[in-house]
Amino acid sequence: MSSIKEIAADLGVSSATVSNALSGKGRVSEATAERIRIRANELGFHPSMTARALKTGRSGILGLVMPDLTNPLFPRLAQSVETAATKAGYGVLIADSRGSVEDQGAAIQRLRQRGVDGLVIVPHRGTRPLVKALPTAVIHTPTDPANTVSSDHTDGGRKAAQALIDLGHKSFLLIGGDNSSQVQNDRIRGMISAIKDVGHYQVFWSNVEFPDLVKSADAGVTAVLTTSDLVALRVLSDAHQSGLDVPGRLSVMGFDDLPLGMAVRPMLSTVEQNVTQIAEIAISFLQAKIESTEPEAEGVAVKMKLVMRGSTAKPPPSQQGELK
Amino acid sequence: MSSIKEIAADLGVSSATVSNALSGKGRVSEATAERIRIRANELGFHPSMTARALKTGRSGILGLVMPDLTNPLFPRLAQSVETAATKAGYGVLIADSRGSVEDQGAAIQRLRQRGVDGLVIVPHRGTRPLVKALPTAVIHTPTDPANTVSSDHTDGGRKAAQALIDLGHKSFLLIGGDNSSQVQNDRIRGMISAIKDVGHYQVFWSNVEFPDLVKSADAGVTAVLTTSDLVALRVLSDAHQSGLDVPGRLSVMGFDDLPLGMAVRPMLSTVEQNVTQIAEIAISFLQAKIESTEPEAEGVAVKMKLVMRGSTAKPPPSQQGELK
DNA sequence: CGCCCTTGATTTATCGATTAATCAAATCTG
DNA sequence: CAGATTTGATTAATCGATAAATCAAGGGCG
Repeated sequence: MSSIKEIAADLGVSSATVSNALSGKGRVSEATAERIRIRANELGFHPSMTARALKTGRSGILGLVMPDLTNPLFPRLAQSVETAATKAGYGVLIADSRGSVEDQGAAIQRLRQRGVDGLVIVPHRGTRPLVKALPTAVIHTPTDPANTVSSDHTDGGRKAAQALIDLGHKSFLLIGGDNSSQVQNDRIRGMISAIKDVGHYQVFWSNVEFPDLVKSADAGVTAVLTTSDLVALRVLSDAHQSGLDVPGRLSVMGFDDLPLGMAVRPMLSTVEQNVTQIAEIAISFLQAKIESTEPEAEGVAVKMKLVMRGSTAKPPPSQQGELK
Repeated sequence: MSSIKEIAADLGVSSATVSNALSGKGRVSEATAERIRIRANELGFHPSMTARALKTGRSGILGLVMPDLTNPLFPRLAQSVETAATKAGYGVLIADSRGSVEDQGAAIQRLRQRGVDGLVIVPHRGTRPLVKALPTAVIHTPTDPANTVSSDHTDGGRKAAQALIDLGHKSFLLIGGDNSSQVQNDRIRGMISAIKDVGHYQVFWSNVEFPDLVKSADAGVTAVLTTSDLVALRVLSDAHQSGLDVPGRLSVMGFDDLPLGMAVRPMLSTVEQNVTQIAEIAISFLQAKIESTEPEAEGVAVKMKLVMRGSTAKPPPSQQGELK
């Protein structure tokens, strides 16, 4: 690896001049600056991040902490965060907290010891990781006071429900994946807010009890709203096995737009998160925090987008307008 | 942050002694070593990785390069790599190559500039990224000469096929997801090797043409083998829509054991990769390369494991033994 | 013409840890 | 007991870049 010294020696100038020329700081004549730039190029010179980090106290690295890297959203978030970070000149170090709360603390600790300049955290269910003296962007849900930026899950739930209401549905089954998840609770809350005045609904949590679709359908339910594509897939399967046509007899709505939604038939209608935008906001927030101390607006809620595909349709004529 | 100097000053010794005491190198009396350790603990001291990196030339960081972070296997691989790396004392920096070959080079370049000590690469389809002067572990497939460690995809394909042969199936439909993928080609090859002497098969690639299941079933096919759970899900859906019972009329086998396999009904039989083991081998390989120059055995093939669930069963009696 | 200011570049200290070289005191040896 | 060795610790250099302080030379001005 070539160093700043090497260039300096080659050109008979001091290393400080090289540093100045390359960084644009200090005073260097355009002529020598150009000579230095050319030589640096020839040598394929790249400054040692390590040396710079030691001197400036900035590593140029951000940490990404997720409760569980196998979270279905992780791939997209990691990709978006990495892309946004790269654009901003940062690298991304990952840390898995293996699902446990203690490990979340350990993961943060590890990243901190590696000298990251900031943290992007998707908090572990029900925890509020406090990280002192380190810029941190929390991606969770607007109802979490610690939230920095996230999708507006409540609004997403409302949109999903409204879309089906607009199609003419009046009786709904809402199925959450995990009742301990604040995100999923917000989604359900959003759905309810849209339905409560115009229709009937019942809530199930699949980690507690999975509903009997036939019974529900017999009771008049024409649409199933879920908090995850994975749950929606299960609903689709159960419906098929029970002989309930989707979307003919039952409309099914997913959440998160996972790849499986395009593989299943009918393709899943779902609600998509703008992960790219969330990542960009998180990174620029961190960047502001790192580079100045100027306060930043907190609690950005990014709108979610409805993706209508084949699993939702108008309710069957026989059921239209029928309640309970 | 407390430094080695601070401890030294506190205890009236030199910083070199502190360094020696903490690292166990050099000569330090047990008495002072203990005093130093205690004080270090009190101060919550952690050596600056950056300073150490600058002096030793080792960053303690590995880079993880994947062609596309949205690859369904990425979450598990990232998690396993992170876990194994952490155990070995390394951090993991991620780099997405956004699906393009040029970006793969750029991603590697970025990591190198950040001073990573080694690279774990899942190569972009059809490329052989050459990384000079940097320990690199390639995770691909045993038929790739550049492969360091990976699942034995051919053997996995063979196992999947054999399981169905053992159940009594004789006529197969093999569906790959992408014919440009060497991994998927190996899986198909493995399936064929098991089938060719005892049964009949036909190959389709879903990026080219998705087969008509009814036509196949009419022609005697009783089992569908795929190279991915995503493709298997599509098959399951098509079968349902065509009124072909799974597994009664048609057995369906997936690959990779994605989360969706447990959500769909019937649950997907599939072939599981031992990602944990692959990651551990990759990391220990890198560690050996980094810490010594001693050559290491290359091309480890990790066996895959069959996971039989509800989507596979004996062929229907009417079809047993029937060919074509 | 002498003084001040600007310009272009150099010196030097520093970030925090590691490590080779060195040194003083204690211990061993024949 | 003198000389050699061991032990425990210190000095000092270094990794590569940055940045404050310094300095020499040239230009402008009254």
